Amino acid sequence: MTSPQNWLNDLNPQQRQAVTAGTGQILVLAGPGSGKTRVLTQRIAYLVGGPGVRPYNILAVTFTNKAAREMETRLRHLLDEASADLWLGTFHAICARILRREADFLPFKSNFVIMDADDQQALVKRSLKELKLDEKLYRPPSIHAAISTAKNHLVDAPEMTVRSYRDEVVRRVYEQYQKLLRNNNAVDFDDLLMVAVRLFEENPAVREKYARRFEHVLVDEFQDTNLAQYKLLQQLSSYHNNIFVVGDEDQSIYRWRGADYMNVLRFEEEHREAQKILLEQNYRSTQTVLDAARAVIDRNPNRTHKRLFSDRGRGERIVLFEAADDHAESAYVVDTISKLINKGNAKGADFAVMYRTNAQSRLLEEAFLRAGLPYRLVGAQRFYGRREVKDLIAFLRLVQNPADEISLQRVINVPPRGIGDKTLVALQLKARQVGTSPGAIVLDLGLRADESSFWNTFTGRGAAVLADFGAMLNGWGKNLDETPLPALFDRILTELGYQAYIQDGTEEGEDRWGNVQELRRLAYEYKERGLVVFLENLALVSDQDTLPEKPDAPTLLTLHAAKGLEFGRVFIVGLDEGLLPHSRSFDDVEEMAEERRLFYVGVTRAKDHLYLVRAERRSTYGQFEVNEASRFLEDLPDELVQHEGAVRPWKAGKTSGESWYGQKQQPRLERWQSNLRQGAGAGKAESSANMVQPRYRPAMRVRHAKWGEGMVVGSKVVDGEEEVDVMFSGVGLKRLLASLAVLEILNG
DNA sequence: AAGGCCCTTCTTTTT
DNA sequence: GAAGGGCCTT
Repeated sequence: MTSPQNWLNDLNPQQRQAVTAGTGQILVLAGPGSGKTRVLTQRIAYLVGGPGVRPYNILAVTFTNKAAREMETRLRHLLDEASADLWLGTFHAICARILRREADFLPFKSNFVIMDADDQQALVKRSLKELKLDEKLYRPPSIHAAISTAKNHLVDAPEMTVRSYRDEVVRRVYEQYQKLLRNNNAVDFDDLLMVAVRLFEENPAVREKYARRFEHVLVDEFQDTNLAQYKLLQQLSSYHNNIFVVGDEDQSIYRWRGADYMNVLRFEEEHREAQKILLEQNYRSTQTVLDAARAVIDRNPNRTHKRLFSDRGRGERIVLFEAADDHAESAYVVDTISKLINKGNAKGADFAVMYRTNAQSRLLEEAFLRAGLPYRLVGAQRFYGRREVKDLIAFLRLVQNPADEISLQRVINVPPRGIGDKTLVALQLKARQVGTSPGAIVLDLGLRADESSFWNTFTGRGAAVLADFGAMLNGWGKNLDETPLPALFDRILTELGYQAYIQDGTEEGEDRWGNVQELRRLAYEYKERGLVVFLENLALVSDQDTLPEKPDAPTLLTLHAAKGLEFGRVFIVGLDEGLLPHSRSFDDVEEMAEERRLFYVGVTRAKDHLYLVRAERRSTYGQFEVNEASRFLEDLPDELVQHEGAVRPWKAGKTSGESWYGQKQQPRLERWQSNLRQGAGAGKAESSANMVQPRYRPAMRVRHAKWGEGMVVGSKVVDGEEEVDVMFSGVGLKRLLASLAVLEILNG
């Protein structure tokens, strides 16, 4: 172990103060690049090496697997094998661990599975179906979001406040959704946190067991905690009251997931005697980058002002490039990168390209491919989202937990074995009737074939095919504890004939088989730890954690994924109103403040050189739209910015309060809307005199030959064609092309 | 039962 | 511009 004294000397006074702070509550507000992770890990090393705290009595919580891994690596250097006893992990992983240990107190078994985002969606759909609610009216993503929000706020279905019929629907779906989860011996992401908090609330003895153990609790990215997480930390530190939290309000970007940076203020409020330490020295960026970042973030309220400084000097000015359209935007990025690489001024790994939405990566990828330049894409390509990967995970999940209906439904007919809708419905119905899971019926059929009491439930070949499937499943589940995971994996592949099914001679088939092998490699890494741990990690590891191994290539990633990283040269693309800030944030000041923080996070990733890029026009779903420059660009001090290839002289002749086109600025929202209006008709319609005028107006009554009478609810011209939305009584909403449909206008 | 075609919808961000 | 769902055909 390195002697503490040695590395303490390498810390600045504030860092040292944080690392060596005494017991009690400590709040470290750490600006970007201020050595936050270093402080956190060295604090742990200090606690062990100085006051002699046993690693066993320390809990360190992070938000992402990436952060947990990084801390783990650093700690291994500082503490060697002593670090093994330490509890270090993401909130979700730590909760899963607690719930498995304490399953006796809980309404599910310790081999529960964790439902991922897709599963959760499927469960919501199923709940809606069982309650006979219309998916069109109650969009599953939106219902799920409401349920998730409730859980993040520790609100159960019965405790929900119901102010509208919709609230009532959400409450009922929530109830059904929970029932399904429990029937499936499953939890979702949000349950992991909420159930843990409830467990501790209802069983003080259990809480105390953990609280006594954890003499010191340390938390990373504290600004991103939601209520459940805040509460959990309170509970876990309730015995020794030593809690050390590190965070930065300015980098809180997960509001939509329930995160509340006000927890930082709340922490101060609840712990008046807490020590507060500010880390303001930045070791990452040039002063130019920091000044720009500050100009952007200082416009947000409710924050501790920090004065970030760097001794790296002013550095290069920020480049602002305005492209004519989104293709030109991507081309500019790739051209600039390849020029710098070819000149020998930089290497691929120095670069990152950041964007607001995953959809923006497509054009960039195409541009990189065209230029023959390798790149690394974080997330989005979704290894774990691939069909073959999900299939095999579903089989493994079924082996662990035959009650998992979502997985059963997914693979019961994979590869096709003649089980269709009819058989499936009969199976589910029977399961409900006898109060068991469909999986249990399949297993019973597999075990006893025509001796099974379920044999006669199914017509035709149904029972036999299900029995075959059940027999396979039985075989896989036998002697599970003695079967090494890779062996189980191979057995499943063989008995399914999965390779032949996947490798169909096409290139895509090869690709898919490659993914299967990749998953097998991963399973091999878990051969010591076993199936349960493997599946848990699959559920809790995101695509964001899978960075393709392509050394020395530029990285493409969302601004969210960029948090915690740094790059020599950073491109932020899509700096347009509507994209960054995203249009969804226009009518909510808190959302808008978060967009600003997101931009701030992006800016502060840059060590040496920042490129801000936007496009006058871009195609957001198929159609071109004209966008205005992001409002955030206007906050950048002119002297920090150098314009390149502008479409028009940006901010030219700008005097205060006026924009570059020399008019008094309209309020933002109006500008956005008028943009939309102009954008929609721009191009063919605006320039030509014979612009198509809608014939139908809302509230008109019309008659259709097939659907009878209805009322026009909307009409718009798309590509010179009028599209009319008509609500027909008894039929519902229909969209018709005015030029084709025979619509009789009954009144105008 | 399965596969193909057309239509719709959508996009924020993720443990 | 993609992906999923519904509806059609075989």
